[in-house]
Amino acid sequence: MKTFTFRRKSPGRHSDGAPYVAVTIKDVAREAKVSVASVSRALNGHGGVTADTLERIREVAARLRYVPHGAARSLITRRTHTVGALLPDLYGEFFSELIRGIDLAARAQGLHLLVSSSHDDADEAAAALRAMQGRVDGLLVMSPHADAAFLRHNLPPGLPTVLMNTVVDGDHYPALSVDNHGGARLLMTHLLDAGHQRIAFIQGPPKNRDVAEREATYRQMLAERAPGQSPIVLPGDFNEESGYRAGQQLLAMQPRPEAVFAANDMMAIGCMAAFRDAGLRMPEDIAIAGFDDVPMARYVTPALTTVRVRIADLGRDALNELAAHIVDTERPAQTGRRVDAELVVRESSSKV
Amino acid sequence: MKTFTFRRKSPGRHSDGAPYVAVTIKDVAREAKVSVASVSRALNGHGGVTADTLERIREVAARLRYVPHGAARSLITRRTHTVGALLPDLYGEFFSELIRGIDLAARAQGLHLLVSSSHDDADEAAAALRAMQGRVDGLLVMSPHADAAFLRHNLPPGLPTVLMNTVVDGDHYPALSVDNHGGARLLMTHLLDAGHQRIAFIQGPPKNRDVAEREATYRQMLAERAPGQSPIVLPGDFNEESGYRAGQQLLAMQPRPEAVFAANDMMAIGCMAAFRDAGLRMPEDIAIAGFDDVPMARYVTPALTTVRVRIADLGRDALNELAAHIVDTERPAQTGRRVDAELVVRESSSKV
DNA sequence: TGTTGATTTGCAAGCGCTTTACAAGTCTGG
DNA sequence: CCAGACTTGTAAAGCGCTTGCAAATCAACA
Repeated sequence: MKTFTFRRKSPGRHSDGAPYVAVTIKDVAREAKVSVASVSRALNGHGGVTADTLERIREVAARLRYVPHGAARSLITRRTHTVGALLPDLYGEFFSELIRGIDLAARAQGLHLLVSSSHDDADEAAAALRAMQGRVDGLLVMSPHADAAFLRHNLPPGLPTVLMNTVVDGDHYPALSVDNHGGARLLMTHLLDAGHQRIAFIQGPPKNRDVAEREATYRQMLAERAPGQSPIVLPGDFNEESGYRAGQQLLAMQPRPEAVFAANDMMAIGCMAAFRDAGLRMPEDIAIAGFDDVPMARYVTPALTTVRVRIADLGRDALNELAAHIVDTERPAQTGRRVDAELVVRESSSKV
Repeated sequence: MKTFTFRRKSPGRHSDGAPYVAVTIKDVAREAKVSVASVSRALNGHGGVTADTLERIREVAARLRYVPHGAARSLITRRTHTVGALLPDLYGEFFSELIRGIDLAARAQGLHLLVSSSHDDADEAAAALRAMQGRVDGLLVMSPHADAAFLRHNLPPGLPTVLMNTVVDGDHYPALSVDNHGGARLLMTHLLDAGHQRIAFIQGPPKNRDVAEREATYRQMLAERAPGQSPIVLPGDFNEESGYRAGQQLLAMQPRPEAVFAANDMMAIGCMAAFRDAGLRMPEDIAIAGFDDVPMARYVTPALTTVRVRIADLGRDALNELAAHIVDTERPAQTGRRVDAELVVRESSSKV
């Protein structure tokens, strides 16, 4: 039988003796004059090697700059030490903070991070999910396409998965979400306590769960604390233009609302522009508040009251939960965990 | 000889017949009554299989939801179809836009993206780099720690690498950077054309290459077009507080500068706050401009003149360059490529 | 129908690694 | 001094996949 040596380059060497091509465990074994098994045992700390041998192997490995071949290793250990993150097509601060939280936690856990974002439709997301098969030990999923059916069809069974801001009925995946109810409650309490009754709400994209939760709490709080007041709800899409349009509509209302709760900061900022253009003073003529606490919120004039969500914490907690599921496959799925939201009062709503 | 079956779970099945555990190429082969070789050839489109067999294999693979095991595949093909991105500890829009550009281009090229950011020091970055060995086909590096020595010591030789905003003397890696010179030239031309002569510059962090390039162009343009005017340069660190402090210093100067060029938008915004606090009108009393065009720039009052850098383009171009190097290892390294910067004139500098 | 040439298919090696089984050596106690 | 109990090292299997080569199948021509 002819030896099968396709594609192996000739092993040149650097001036310091380190080879150009990847060194394998065999090279280390040969150089240290032991078997490959001993090298494996020594480097993985399984014991069964003399302190002396261990030292020699370590030395050789370091000199040769040996790094175990990840693919070969995960082929046999069935561990990739990598987690995948399926994220929506996200812009701005939210995205970077999320990745940041995930990445930091991943490094702490000794895990790599394979990201895939920007999926236009469910098919693309499904393809991305499939492509991750066998490359990851677990999955972090945040996706508007991720409903129960989608997950059941595309998630490899048995692959630990944690959902972020993606609540799925029926199936029980562990999930972490922003505490929209709590945040909205804080904000509404603040506005109501300030004496406002006619409070309007600007929605985000339809079918967005975060928006739905914020709106639900808005309606509920209004019903509780301003019983005579019927809800004033305007459409929006999370962009500042839609906030501007909503602002114009609000200006035309008789009587004009006393306060506005926009489902996110960008729309609040757009709305503020509409009010400013109309010559209204905030908060004297009308109070306004958003949700997210984007960095910009504190720089607009007047600075925007909002609800701060610690996105990095969401990512971090989700990754840690995932890591726990990878270690303990039997770990029960906690589906209702929430990441705290906190009220940040600034000039746009405070009468002081 | 005893069969070696450690760790193989019993193959349960879903209600629809899809198995719980990962299905392998062998399972497909058995089910389609062909050899594994034929399955491989069929699924990889190497030809050499009848249309009939191909169809049957495809059908079985789909039914079994077969996905090739990535690790096994890259073990033999020596391709991971993954690129690594080594990024600095980045906040905000810059980071998300960069990832966005990289991610979109990567998907278009059929590549996965392994990210590692948030490195506090060079050792951490080096560890991250080492950990990526054998997991990636190429590397995208943007790191303040990445100087020539760092790269030579930590980069696996022969691994295609593209630097972003990281210029390394001596060694010749392909590199892409923001066109700081061009952007600063546009901005300075705009300010000088408006008749300003006493133009101040607010620096960013020391040793930051982008800042150094912007400052160099500032000095050069000033020398060319306002020969009598000596440069007015103030320290800064990219945060708005340092911009505020710089603004206070500028206010104390006699004569007061007519215009300010801040090395980034956040400092410009801080500086504007100082001017506003002092009752100065912009641009009537003093003109101000930044660099980056963060989203906030258009929302501050007055809206900020700045230089827009298409960060997503930087990421996209870098990834495409990397992909080209992966395909053609001999491709010559282009070290000087720049991503266009464009001037965005808003109220903070336009006298209209 | 026999033979040739062109396809199609199967066999088996081996990518680099971990781990089990086993052999060889080292040390105790009777 | 040797049987039995450890210790340390070696050999080899096999993870799932691709691919060179050989065998088998087929079509076609003489």
